[in-house]
Amino acid sequence: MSPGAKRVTIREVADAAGVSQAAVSYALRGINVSEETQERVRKVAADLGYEANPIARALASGRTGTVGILGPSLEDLWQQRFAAEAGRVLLARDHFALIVDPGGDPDRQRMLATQLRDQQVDGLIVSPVNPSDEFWTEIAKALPVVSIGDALAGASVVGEVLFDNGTGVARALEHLHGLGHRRIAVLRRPGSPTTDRPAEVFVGAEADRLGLDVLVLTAPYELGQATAAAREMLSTDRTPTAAFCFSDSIAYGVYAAARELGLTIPRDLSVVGYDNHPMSAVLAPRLTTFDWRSDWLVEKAVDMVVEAIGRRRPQRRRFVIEPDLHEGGSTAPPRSSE
Amino acid sequence: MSPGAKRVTIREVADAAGVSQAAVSYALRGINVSEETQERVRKVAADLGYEANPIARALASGRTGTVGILGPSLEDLWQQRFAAEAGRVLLARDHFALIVDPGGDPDRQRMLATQLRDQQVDGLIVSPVNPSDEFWTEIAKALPVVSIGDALAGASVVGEVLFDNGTGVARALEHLHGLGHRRIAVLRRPGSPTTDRPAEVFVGAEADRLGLDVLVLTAPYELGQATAAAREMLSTDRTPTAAFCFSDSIAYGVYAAARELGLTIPRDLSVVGYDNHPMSAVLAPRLTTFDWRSDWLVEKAVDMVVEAIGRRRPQRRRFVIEPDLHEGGSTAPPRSSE
DNA sequence: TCGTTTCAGTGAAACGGTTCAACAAGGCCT
DNA sequence: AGGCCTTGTTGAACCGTTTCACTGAAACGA
Repeated sequence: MSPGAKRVTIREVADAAGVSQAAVSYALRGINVSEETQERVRKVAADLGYEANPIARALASGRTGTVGILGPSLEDLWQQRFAAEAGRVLLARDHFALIVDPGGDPDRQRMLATQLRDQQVDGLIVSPVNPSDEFWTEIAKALPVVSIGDALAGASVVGEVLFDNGTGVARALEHLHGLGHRRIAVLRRPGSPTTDRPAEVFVGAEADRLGLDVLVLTAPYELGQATAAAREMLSTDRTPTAAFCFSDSIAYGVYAAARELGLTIPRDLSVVGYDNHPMSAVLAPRLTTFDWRSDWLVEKAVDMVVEAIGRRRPQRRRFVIEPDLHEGGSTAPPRSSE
Repeated sequence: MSPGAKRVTIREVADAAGVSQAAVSYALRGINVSEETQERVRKVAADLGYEANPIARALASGRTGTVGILGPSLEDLWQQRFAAEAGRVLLARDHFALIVDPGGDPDRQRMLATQLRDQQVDGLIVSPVNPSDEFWTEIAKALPVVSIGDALAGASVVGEVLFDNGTGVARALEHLHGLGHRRIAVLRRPGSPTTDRPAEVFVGAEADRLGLDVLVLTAPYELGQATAAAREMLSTDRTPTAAFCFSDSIAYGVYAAARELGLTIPRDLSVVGYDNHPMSAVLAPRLTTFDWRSDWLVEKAVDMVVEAIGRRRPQRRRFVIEPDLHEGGSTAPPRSSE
């Protein structure tokens, strides 16, 4: 702060109003003092242009009015949107959002979580890459944590918003199976062993049940790289007739790769996404994808964390969101069975 | 903070190491103390698991290690991306990003700027809706401000990254004119009178020069609403043959509206964007748009603000970015002249 | 040898709030 | 009338750092 006019402090207000600084502190928060004192102090404070210093307040009270937002990677469009939306809702609840980006690296995500805790954020909204880790339990000891996406198995978080991935996977594969697809690629995000659960377990079980030939691949977060991964998938000799993507962003990469290779969606390749990002309605054909009620979800997550802030024994809450298949035009029977 | 193990303070480290707390403070920052003391203190601090409290540090030093990011609206995909990228770069420079969203409201943007200043952010990166306002000069007095997009005419900001909108508009309209388009819609963002400069002045001048019939419209930030605006534009009796959008996000709305109305791009409608967002390469046809070197831009902006933090008399810098037309397949001669 | 610089390290004063313990003045009850 | 609770207000401790002013000792030059 180079120039910066000196700010008015609470002490100056107290002097000007002829009361103690404690009285000013109370008066401005409307507690412990009489109506008339409150009014007088408010007037003086306004005249002097007093604004409480949030830093000093944070040091004294232990509250910063800030909530951390921590996903796996902001390269993903859905996560970008989630973070932006969470910031908006938090603002409406008188909090600031501290949005940080591990860029897809699980270790970095942990490092950032620690740093946020040390930064004294009041709460944390996180989509953990490594959910069942006791690391998160440790973090949750220091501040209210709301987790999005996967269960924090052992962690004592204050709130959870879970996607019913089992049902999601089943619906997606059933849908494709019903259209006649037998050889299907499943594109998931890079992550740690625990994130693989939906991909490995659910997909495996479902594939067995339906008698599908499933190929599980990993697509990086960055769109260009995801496109490259999709390109590779489509360049083998026995290419799948359909791709199920664990994120709309991945599906966009598939669209780009398909176009490059001269494949038409859905004639040559069916695609299913997972987020219902607004862009999915812009693509031609519209992407068939799962809606998880993002707006509602964000609001729930923010409400849970804000409500828990300050409570010494907040009640735990958990929401499970059921997938809602939005059929676009990106799926059709495979060519061979036409 | 409900449970939260008590954190180790600098005093405890001082006692354990047998030095004063001042010595610890200096030692950990590697100044004013001997090598051996530094080492001893570091060891003790590590053993005790000491982590400096950022809040206390901020109060004492006046630095928070935080930079505010403030655009017009995070509904816009380019701005979402900008904010995410800025957060990433800041992290690499040991700073946190405080990303806030005015949701397209100019007044709200001002309010948030004030709030960020009061929150003691060390610096601010802003795309002002109302650039020439003296309000920003006032803000810039208190902390280093880097502005993106339009000149902050009278404001004494520490850094500027300017888009050469005059050239951008000229290129876009020349390109469309060259293809044979005469009736062109220009879609800009909602904003205040000052933001209208590129739209009104540049577009007006260029239209006169080229003899174009130009229709300037406003498209909201939210994709659905932008789509509605585009739909309306395409539903009049004398619809334009081309649309020049002041943001790729708007262009996406145009794509969606065109598809709904059964219009094919570029046969029935040519579209030009303005950001070269990654999604523009996914669309079919690829969007013809202007590249402004986002990554480089973000890095420059962050570097300028970080460098200015702490300097009492930082040197002012300014970059002007020239538009780089990326031709996709979204422009072609109008139907009538085929 | 003496006075003057350096160097390491210290104690205490900020920074600007919140909150606790104490107290005075009324009002109420018995 | 005396004791007790309630209400309004205050002084001071506290939050955990940074930083300023200062000291004692060692190093140095003349």
